[in-house]
Amino acid sequence: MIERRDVFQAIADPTRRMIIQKLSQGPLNIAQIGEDFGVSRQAIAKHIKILNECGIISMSQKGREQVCEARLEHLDAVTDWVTESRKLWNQRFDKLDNFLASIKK
Amino acid sequence: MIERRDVFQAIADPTRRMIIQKLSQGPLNIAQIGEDFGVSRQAIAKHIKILNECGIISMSQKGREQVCEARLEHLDAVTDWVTESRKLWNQRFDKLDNFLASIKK
DNA sequence: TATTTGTGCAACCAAATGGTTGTTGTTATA
DNA sequence: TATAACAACAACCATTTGGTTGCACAAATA
Repeated sequence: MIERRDVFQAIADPTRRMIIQKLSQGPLNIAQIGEDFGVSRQAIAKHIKILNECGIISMSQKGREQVCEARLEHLDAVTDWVTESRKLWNQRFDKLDNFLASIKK
Repeated sequence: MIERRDVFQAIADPTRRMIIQKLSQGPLNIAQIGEDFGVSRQAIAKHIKILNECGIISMSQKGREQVCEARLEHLDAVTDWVTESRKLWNQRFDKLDNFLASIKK
């Protein structure tokens, strides 16, 4: 089991998805992010670290505050993969069509 | 930590993503799926179980074989979530525009 | 019939995951 | 200046995860 720290793993956790949705409405500091969730600030900070490491959010220091901002361009990797898989999946029907056509002859 | 068994968690693992891609080209049995990966048949079977449980693949018995087929419609949940997040993220600029407009007055 | 093939089940394991609490440190604020 | 707010670091913990091996069993095949 190699350490996986990619976008797919980042959005696998429901809490992290909530964080992403919250941040997609505007930048917040760590304390603000965790306000409505029932987990400790430290737990949130860990999630933030993961999201930051794979580029989904960016951090900036503002006095004593650590402001987090969503960078949702990085979710492209996910939609790209899904699109690619779907493409192959659709071609599979073409293959079947070809096969049926070849039988008909 | 509640047990999460959803599509997001299903595609978080790279091996499972490879299985999905392989199956998107056509149905295969468990032994065939694991052929090129460097993991045991049992490991593959566990991944298959997870993928089946969240509907990404479907199973059918064919003699002694267990045939797996991709059902990529179920990846909609993923693209939907990404689309929804991106939508909010884009509206954030509108908010800023409104704010700047209100200052101008 | 004997053997190979495809699979299921169970036990086990190391590492990762998601979480906690406690301590320390720095920056605002009363 | 004393105190409150924001956050980093470390240690610890239970559970999950991804993987293994060994054994059993039914269905094809030589």
